[in-house]
Amino acid sequence: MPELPEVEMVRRQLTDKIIGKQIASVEVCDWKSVDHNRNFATEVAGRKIVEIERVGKYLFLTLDQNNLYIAGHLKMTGRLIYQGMNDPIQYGGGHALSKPQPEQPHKHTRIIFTFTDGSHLYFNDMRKFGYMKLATAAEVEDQKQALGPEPITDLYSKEYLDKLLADRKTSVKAALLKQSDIAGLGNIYVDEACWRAKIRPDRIAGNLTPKEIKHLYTATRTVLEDAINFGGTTFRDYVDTNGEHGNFTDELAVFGRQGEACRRCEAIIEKTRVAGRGTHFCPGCQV
DNA sequence: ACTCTTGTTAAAAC
DNA sequence: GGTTTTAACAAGAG
Repeated sequence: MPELPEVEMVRRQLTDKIIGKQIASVEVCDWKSVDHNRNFATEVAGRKIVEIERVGKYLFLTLDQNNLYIAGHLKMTGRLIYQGMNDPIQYGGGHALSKPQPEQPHKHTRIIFTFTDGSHLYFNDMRKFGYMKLATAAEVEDQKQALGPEPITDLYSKEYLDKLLADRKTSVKAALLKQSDIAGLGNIYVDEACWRAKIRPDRIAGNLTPKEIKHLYTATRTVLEDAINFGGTTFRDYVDTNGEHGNFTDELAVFGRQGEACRRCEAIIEKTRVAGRGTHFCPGCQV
């Protein structure tokens, strides 16, 4: 599940690999992965990649032609795999969490970008929820505006979180997952942030004390920063543009650790359902 | 065969 | 009428 840290890794790597490169051709293998109302392949062919931005979990690729962008989202199983001209890489090999993948492209490849230098960028997505769509500057701006501040920026403050949670009758988990209020947290990092803040994810948001909100503010920020520094989390599907797994997986305190001992208080981690999502917490030290 | 998995959104319920 | 919850989407794992 790519969340902010994983998408940020992809953004950084793609920036190094494809900025300035010209797209020679595009093969759309599945119409659902692009905007079927526009001719994606025709409009993108011949363009150069000027800039790659990330807001929340969205990627925005600026093309050299005026007013043309690619807005992308990996959703749950989307992957962007880069293959240089002389890269006979065994993608994802050697790690228990990421099965060795066959040569690119394969049966989950939805879009193939071929650059003029002979390198390729593959958009692979098993479940076909993710997409790469054409967008105008106005459409990109609208999408950005629809997202709340990211916890890793200065726009996100303790006061902002305070206002956000005040009088809310929904769970802390649901509140933190709402991208229009806070952009970038997903199922993994919400659970991890709640553990760090010692708050149960099913607590009513409006009932948190000022001290708890302060801790939650710090936790949401640091968990994303730490995850970025570890290269993101590979829990099931995420790999970076080289097909490599993220190293934050070993740092997870609760996500996927149900039945195991809490690293802080030794209680057994539980898994329940909150806000319609699988939710992990420690019954010993989260209140 | 049946349940579970998740990011986002639109519809339904409150 | 603003807020909150649920269903739908897809396809595979167990």
